[in-house]
Amino acid sequence: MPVTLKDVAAKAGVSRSAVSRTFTEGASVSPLTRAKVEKAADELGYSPNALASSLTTGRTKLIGLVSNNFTNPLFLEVFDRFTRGLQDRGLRPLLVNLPKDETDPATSARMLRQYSVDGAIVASSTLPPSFAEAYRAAGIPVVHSFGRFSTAPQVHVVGIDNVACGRMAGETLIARGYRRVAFLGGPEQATSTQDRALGFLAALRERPEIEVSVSYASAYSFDAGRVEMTKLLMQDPAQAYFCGDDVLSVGALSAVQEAGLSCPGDIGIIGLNDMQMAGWQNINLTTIRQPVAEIIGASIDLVIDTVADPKRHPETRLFPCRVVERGTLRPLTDRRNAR
Amino acid sequence: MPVTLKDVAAKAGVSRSAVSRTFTEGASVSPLTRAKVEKAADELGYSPNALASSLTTGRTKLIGLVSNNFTNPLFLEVFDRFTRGLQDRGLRPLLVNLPKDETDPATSARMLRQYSVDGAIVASSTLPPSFAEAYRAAGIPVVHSFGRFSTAPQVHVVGIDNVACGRMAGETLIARGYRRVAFLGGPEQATSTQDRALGFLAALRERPEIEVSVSYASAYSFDAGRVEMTKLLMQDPAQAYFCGDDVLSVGALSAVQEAGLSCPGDIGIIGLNDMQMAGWQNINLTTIRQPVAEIIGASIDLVIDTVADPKRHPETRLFPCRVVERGTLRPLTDRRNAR
DNA sequence: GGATTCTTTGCAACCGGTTGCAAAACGACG
DNA sequence: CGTCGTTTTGCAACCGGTTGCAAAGAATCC
Repeated sequence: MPVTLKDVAAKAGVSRSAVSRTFTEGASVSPLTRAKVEKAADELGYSPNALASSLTTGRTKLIGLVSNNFTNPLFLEVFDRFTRGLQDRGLRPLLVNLPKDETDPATSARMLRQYSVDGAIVASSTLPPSFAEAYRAAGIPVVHSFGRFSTAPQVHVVGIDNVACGRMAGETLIARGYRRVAFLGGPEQATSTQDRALGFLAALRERPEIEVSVSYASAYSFDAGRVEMTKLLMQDPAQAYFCGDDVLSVGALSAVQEAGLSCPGDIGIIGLNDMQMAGWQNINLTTIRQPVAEIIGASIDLVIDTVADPKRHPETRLFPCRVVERGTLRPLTDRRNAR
Repeated sequence: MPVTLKDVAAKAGVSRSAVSRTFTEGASVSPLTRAKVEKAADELGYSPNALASSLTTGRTKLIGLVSNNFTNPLFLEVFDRFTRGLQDRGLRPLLVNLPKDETDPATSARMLRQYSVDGAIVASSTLPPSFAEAYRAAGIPVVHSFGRFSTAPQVHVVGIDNVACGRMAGETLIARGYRRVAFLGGPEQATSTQDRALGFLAALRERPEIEVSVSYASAYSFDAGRVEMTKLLMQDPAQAYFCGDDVLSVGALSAVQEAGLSCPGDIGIIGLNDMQMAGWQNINLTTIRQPVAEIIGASIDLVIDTVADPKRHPETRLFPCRVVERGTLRPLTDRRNAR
């Protein structure tokens, strides 16, 4: 049923090599042979088997796209851009959905090797650097997107500076005159949470008169944010919260509204990510925007370069974030509560 | 660098066939040879090249997952479940992100053939049946998930009965005593929109005293819903709207709130899908739930069966939907406006 | 027209596996 | 111990391509 090189060669009356060469860029074929081959191929509906050719060329044009963030709305955009970006460059994404509890890279690395992916992209803000490093050790060119910055990187990392983002959030709250602020983080063991907390606290350390507290939600999810904020509201809530990410923020926002309080009137909230829904006017979340498109573009470029030169020195590319002003933080000009 | 069958054979002191057989289910190998091979393989860190073996076995365990709905929040859940489900059954999803304007199946079909996928799943509520049919004609076992029901199916379809859903929406609005209702559809050419409109109007036809109108948003998106509803509000809005899907609904909801109106007080809204965000308490959208998990489970089962028996007669599996009662429709017991 | 160079072509080996087949090894039995 | 049936094993061909090499053919030059 499937038509092969041999069939085309027979029909065109040429050797198999001739057919192969017609379909490989820059090979030497005379216009005449090429025409004969193309005609035969057309009539037979032939297209070369990419997998078979990968055997000899050593390239499958398959890129493993590995993530454990399949429930975070931001990742809808992430997957859209990754798949589109890879396709545009002639590559195919082989998706790996990592179970939340699977922190051992061995199984997925073996799988990627079995399918001879040319390279892999680990798209996760929660996996530790060691994960991608294991891929590299297994001989897979890899880029960790949305990963953690490291001063001695073993692996390519593309993302944002979470510490700087935390600091930015802190400064934003300070600038708006909040006197009692808090960090509502994601899971404590997530690297992104740790870094964001670090930066946030660092910013606040410069203003000792401002009261600051920290708590953690059990996951980067709406429910976790809502539960945690509900708990906080029953105690002695801060005036403004920097939430670990946008879904968490919306959960917290919902809890505030359910408690009959208003946002930003009673409590301010700033998130991080700028997922699609943050811009919905009936959510209208003030947040810090991650430049997703740039991160993904750079990740793809980097993985391609690394496939070409596997010994390439590990590189870290961090993109700047910026505050997206919406409606869950008291405006900057409002100085009523400023000291 | 990569370790092959031959290396293991050499190290274990056996033939290449022996190694191959050790790694193929149900082949005849003595316990002794198996032990020797496994030891050697372990020490070398060998794992068989799935692509090379696919050449002779004719199976890649690759399943093409094709979609053009990468921006619909429901599909975050869809991709999560598909990838997980395929992986659990030992299959690998090869993702194809179809540009919105690419309605010609030829390019993607060729691509899937080049990678010798065992089968494909077209996950889209907007593509016409002809799309998946073209895959089948190209010799690719295919299932159309979230596709359109047809009385003479050329291809496997798994999804919901959109006409029935439209009717269900109509009946729900009638039961709550709305006297002027409307359908706010997605793009008019999307099969799902057409069917939902059909069912909705059919339900209303039985109640000629109820006024009904129809309009279409330019896309299944928040903005499109918001824009369209804003327009409607400036004219002479209905009492309740059945929106083409949930994102559209939230857009419409937002427009209602921005106009200073309340929902369900002034205007009722019912959506379709029950995406994650519909359940967020600060959205709290009444909607019709699509049983996504069942649809995806059935799709995977069906594609596997079809790979095993390509001549299998095309089958349609539709799953029932149900109304999820939340806060954007006047409650059932409220009969103030009933006739 | 012949020598020289460049291009095009087919042969055959190879990529990393699988598998039909026949020979070898094994075990059971009389 | 010889015979027979059953595993187990290796050989070699094959899956669908690519590619180095040498021979054939075309083009160029004198």
